[in-house]
Amino acid sequence: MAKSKQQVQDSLLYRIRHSSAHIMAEAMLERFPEAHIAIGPPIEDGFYYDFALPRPVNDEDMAWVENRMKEIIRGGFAFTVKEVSPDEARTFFAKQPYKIELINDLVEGRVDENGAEIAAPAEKLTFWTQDTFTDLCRGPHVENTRQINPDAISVTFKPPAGAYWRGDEKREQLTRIYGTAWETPEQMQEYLHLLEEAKKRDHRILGERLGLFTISQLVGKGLPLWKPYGAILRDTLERWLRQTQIDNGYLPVVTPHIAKLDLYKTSGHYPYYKDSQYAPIKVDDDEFLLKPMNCPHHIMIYKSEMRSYRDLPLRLAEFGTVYRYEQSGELNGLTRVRGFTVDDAHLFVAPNQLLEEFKKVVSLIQNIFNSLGLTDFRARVGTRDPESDKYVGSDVLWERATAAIIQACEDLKLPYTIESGEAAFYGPKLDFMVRDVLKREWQLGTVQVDYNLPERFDIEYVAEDNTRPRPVMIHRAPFGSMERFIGILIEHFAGVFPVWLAPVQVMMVPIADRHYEYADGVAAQLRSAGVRVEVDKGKGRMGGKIREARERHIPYMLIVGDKDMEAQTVSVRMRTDEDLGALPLADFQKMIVGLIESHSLELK
RNA sequence: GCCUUUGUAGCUCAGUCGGUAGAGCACACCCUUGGUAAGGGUGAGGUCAUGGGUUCAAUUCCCAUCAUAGGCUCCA
Repeated sequence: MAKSKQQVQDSLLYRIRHSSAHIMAEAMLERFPEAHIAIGPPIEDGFYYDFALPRPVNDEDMAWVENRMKEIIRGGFAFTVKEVSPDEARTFFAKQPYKIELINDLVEGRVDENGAEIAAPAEKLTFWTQDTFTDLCRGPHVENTRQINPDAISVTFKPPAGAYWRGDEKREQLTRIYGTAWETPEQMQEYLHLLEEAKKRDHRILGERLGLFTISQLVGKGLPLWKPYGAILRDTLERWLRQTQIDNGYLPVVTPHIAKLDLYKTSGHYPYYKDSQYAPIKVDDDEFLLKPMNCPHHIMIYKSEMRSYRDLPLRLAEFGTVYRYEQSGELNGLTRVRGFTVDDAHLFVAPNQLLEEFKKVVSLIQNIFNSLGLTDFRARVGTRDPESDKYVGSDVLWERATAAIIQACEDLKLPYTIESGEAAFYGPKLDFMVRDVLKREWQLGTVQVDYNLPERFDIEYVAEDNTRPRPVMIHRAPFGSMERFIGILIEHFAGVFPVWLAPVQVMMVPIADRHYEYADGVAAQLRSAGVRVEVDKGKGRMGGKIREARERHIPYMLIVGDKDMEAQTVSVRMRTDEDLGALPLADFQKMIVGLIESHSLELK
C-alpha cells in the first residue's frame, strides 16, 4: 500500500536523511565560515544541501566534511525545535540572503522552500538546532544525532554539482553537495554496490567495448556513428518492428531530412522550438531547416490525395531521422543526441475511430516491450498545465483528447498517473515509463493525440454523408528514438543480448590450424540458415579464444577439433559457461534457429 | 547553456616538483598446433586534446577553445 506523504516524512530514514543534511551544513560552515546556505532536503537515497561558496570544493574538503559529520554524529547532540517570529528569524539570518528570501516568501504567503504555493502567510516559523547549527526548517528530525549511524552516511560518494538557486536557470548557480544516508552500513554498501553495477552497465563503455558505436569529435558531439555490430543490432530491431507494423496495417513512407522553413512555421515547430533546432540553411532565396520532426512531412503525404472515410485509419510509418540542437550539457552517449531516428508513425483517423485506434496502438506497444523482456512499465499521461501559455489549440479539443487517452488506459487496465504540464505543445500524450532490471525508470515510447496539426494544415476527408470533416492524428513511437532505446537496451541486458539480437551469435573456436576448414564449413552452413557466425582464426590457444568470446558475450562458442571433425559434431559451450558437449551440427542448428525465430531470452 | 571534473599510444592507465615520455591489452611479424577463462619472442605505434601566453626551455605553470564526466536547466 502506498504510504501517505505524512508517513514518509515521519519515517526514521526520512528523518535520518533530513538531519544528515543539517549536520553536513554544520560541517560545511565550519570548513567555509563565509558560506551562504540555501536549502537541504532529503531525497530518494539520501539528501543534498546547496551552498554559495567562496571557492570550488575539492576532495580534501569533502573528506574533511565527511569526517567532521561523523564526529558531530558521535557527539550525541539533540535536535531541538523552537518557534520564532518572522522578525526574529530575519535577525538571526541577517547574513544569509537565501534564508532571508525563504523567510520573506513564507511570511508573505507566496511559496514554501520547495516552490509550492502555500495556503496562508506564515505567522510563526520554526528553527531546528543541533550542536552549533540552526536552520529554518519545518522538520521533522531525529531526536538525537546518535540515531544516525556514522558508518551509514557518505558525502564523498558523489562529486559536488552545480545547481541553480530555486531551480531557475536565470538565477545564480550554487554548489550542491549530495549525501547518502541509511539506517545501517550494510544498506549503504548495498546502495553503493548498485551504483557500481549501474556503472558497469554504462552503455557508453559497453558500446565501445563491444564495438557497437563510436562518437567522433570531427563528426560532432551528439552525432553517434554506428559500427557494424551496433548496426546489426539496430537493423535487427528495425526489421522486426517494421514487419510487426506491416502486420498491423501500417504503410511505409520515406521523407527527406530537410525541408523548407515554412513547413515548420505552419506546423508551429519552428517558432516553438527555435532554440533547440539547427539554424535554418539559406540557399538562394529560400530557407531550409534540418527536419526536427517527421509529422509535417507525413501530413503532406496525407494531403497529397483526396482522402475518403474509407481510407481511414491511414497509418503512415517511417524510421525518420531528425536533428535537434540539444544543449551541449545534455548530450549523453546514445541516450541524448543531436541526430536520431524515430520509429515514427502518424495515424489519421476519423473522430469516432480515435478511441479504438488509440487502444490498438497502446496494445501494440505493450506487446513490443513484452517481447523484449521489458515487462515492468506504466503509463504517464501528460496533460496541459492550465497555468501555462505554451500550448496551442482550443480547450474543447484538449479536453476531448485527454479524455480519450484516459479512457484508453482504463479500458486496457494499464496503470497510469496523470502529470500536469507534461503534454506536447500540440496535444496531450501517453508516455511509457519502463523499469529496467536495475529498477531504473526510463521514458520510452510515446503516443500523442493531436487535433491541432490537422487544423493548422487544413486536412480533411470526405465522409459518408459527403461532408468534409477533419481527421484526428495520433503520433506514436514505441521505441521513441532508436539511439536512446538501444542505449537503454545495452544497459538493461548489460551487453548480454538475447540470441536473436546478439551481433555475433556463434563463435567458431578451431583448436588448431588444421581445423580451420571444418570450422569454415560449419560456419557456412549456419550462415545459410541465417545465423551470424564468426570463425576465430586469431593467434593464441583455445583458452584465449574462449576467454575473448565470453567477454564479448557471444551466446555460443563452438569448439571444433579432431574429435569433432571425425564425428561431424560441434562442441557447444555457452556464454553462461554451461557445456552442452558434442552435438551433431544439425541438432545445434535446429536449436539456435528455433531460439532466434521465437526471440527467446533463453540459450537452450 | 550554466557550475564542477577530466583530457598522455587504438583501449586502460603510470610518469615528468618545467629539460619533448613508459606499462599492460590490442596490432604486425616469427616460434608454438594447443580439448574448454590469457603459450613465448620481436617490432611498430605518441606535436602528451587544440590555440595562445609566461620562460633560456612547456606535455608539465597560466588563459581560451574543443571534447569528456557528475549535476542543474531544457527535452516536440
